[in-house]
Amino acid sequence: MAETARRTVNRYGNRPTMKDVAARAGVGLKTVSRVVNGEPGVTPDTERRVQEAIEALGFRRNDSARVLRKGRTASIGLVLEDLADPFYGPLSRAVEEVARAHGALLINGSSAEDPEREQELVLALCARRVDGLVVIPAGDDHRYLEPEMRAGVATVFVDRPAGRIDADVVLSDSFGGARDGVAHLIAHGHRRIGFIGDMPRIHTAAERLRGYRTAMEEAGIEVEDGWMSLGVTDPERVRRAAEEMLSAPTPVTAVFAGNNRVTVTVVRVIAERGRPVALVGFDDIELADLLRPGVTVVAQDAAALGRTAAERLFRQLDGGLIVPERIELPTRLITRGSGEIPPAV
Amino acid sequence: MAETARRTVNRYGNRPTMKDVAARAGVGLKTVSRVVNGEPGVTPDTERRVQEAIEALGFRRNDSARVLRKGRTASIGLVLEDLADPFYGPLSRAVEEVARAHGALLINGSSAEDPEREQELVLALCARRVDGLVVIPAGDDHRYLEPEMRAGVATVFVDRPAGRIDADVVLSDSFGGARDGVAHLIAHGHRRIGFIGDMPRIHTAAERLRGYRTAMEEAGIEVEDGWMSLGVTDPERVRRAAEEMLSAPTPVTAVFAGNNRVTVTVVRVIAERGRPVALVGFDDIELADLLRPGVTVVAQDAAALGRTAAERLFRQLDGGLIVPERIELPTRLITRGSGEIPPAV
DNA sequence: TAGAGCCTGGACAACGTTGTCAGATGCGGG
DNA sequence: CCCGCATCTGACAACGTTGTCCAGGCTCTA
Repeated sequence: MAETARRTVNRYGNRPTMKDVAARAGVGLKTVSRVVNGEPGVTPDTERRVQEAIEALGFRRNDSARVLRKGRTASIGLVLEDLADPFYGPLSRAVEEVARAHGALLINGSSAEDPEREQELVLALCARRVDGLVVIPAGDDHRYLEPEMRAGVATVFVDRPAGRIDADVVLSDSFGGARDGVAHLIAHGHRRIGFIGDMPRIHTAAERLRGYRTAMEEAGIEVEDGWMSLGVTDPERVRRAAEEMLSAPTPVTAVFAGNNRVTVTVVRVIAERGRPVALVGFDDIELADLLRPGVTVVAQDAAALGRTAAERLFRQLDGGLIVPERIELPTRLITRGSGEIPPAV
Repeated sequence: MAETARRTVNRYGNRPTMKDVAARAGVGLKTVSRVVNGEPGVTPDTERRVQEAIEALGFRRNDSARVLRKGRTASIGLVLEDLADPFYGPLSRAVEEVARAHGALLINGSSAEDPEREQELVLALCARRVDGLVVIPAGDDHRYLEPEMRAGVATVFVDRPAGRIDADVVLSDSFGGARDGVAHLIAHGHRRIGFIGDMPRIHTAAERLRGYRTAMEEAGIEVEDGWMSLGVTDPERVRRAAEEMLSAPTPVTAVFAGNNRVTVTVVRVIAERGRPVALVGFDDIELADLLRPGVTVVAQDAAALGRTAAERLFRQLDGGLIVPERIELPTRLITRGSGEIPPAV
């Protein structure tokens, strides 16, 4: 009796297995497998008996075992910086939709912009044998991924390119977008334009800085050191940087903000100071149109980034595509007012 | 020769297994396992040989097989409505952090507010044998989860309670928050107050409506039909609803918005009309403090919801907790201006 | 030096599924 | 009545790992 009880208890609580279903239905193990997977070659009567047994026992196939046998997990991993950042929510959702369309589940992880944590996450995902990876890299050396990619893990980088390996990557045109944004300010008469951005070791930050420099250079403006603030990322430091630029003896008359978080803080600072200062931000932000003035931004399409990357990933998995490619999506300048303010006299 | 080659190729590309490592290091299979898992009982010299073989072959343990053997997957599932919604980003991130602290990975899925899709997702996660589930329910009948929970899948519902089953749930105090918000408007002299919210079949929407009704009743105000708009969710319909309320012969002088998306649209409508209308919204929104007037909101702490739920989940997994509990987190009224506008004469 | 006890290493089964293959069954025709 | 064929079914191995258990070699003590 205790014997019987023990036999039905396994490590997953006491989930029935195909064996249990087979026993109850009075059929062989493989027949249950056939029914569960809708394979042909089962008489309606047998199928009914099996279905009843499944129902009665509450059987649910163990995909872990299935995965082990089949070799494909039907899951992909997404490693991004911070799921709480409004930029990554839509990106993640877009990846998920594509995965869903391919019958795959999405495992999500945040690297918190820490290269070590990125690697740890990626390798954990590889150990799970995800079929593919979409990575928004935090680090700049991804050689640790080479064995995995050789072993068949499809990999696409998004938002920033991979470091020191050759891999697919989907990017926004950070350089072009920043250049356009800064040129927009210049076209409205500004010459002393500040730039506040993230650490230049982050590819997008470096590219946007390059766009800023290029636009300035093209206009024949020499950039002064005090106009640029790099590597500031937390609101408090962004605030200080903005205030310094705006309070200098010859203050900047316009600011280009390198990403959504910077933009938000700069908007705050400007609002507090009362004096109008022109502003163009990289990344669109919600409600930007309702502020007075509306915030002019260089918008990138996060969902499109995610979708494009995921589609590319599944194309890798479906067979083709040996040559890694770099796909660049355009940005869009959205004028709403803040970028069209003329320089203070 | 072909024989040898074939032997090293398995279904995962050609990943080495512990067997391969063992062969190369000239030790037994189990010894490799011991090294990989840091188990005691291996001489330093043997360990070194094994490590070298692992390095040379690029071996990475197959967690699928491990999971099958051990019964725990060290992964939990999170089913929410839409990862792109700024409310769920921080929630998801909070769950992820807790999972990470417990060495677990997070599998994410969006139900798109579709009960069928929710069930499909949940069952897919159960088939993967996730150790636990955090669910923001879309449907109102979760009896399909009973066998899973009996089988030992830890389950916590968030934001809305489970339907027709007894399960842990972590909520914000929607009723109290809405009542406070509406009472705030009443305290500022309003009597004709509109309510725009989601479908009442969604628990939070129903509770917020109840809070609205209660506050009105407590103030002795009889609510007119035209003041309430339920089940509108897409921006276009919210817009129409708001405009109707504000253009009626005896228009409402204040609006209570039932969630973040409604609030945003109502802010737009009010801004376009020029006439000041009082507004209190449920859920905080970014930049709400920078609008003129600032948007007064009833804020809930999405991260706290996620964290609390995840911690509860792992406490379930760690053994204790048989009695399902309902945990309600308080909301916070943040006054910023829009809720303090007096009624138009 | 023999025996006890400890430490290291390896053979083997098991986890729950799927693929292979061969056996059983039923049916029609010669 | 038996043979051949098609259809359905089940036994068995394999996926890559971990848990159990035992063998062999070593040290230490009497």
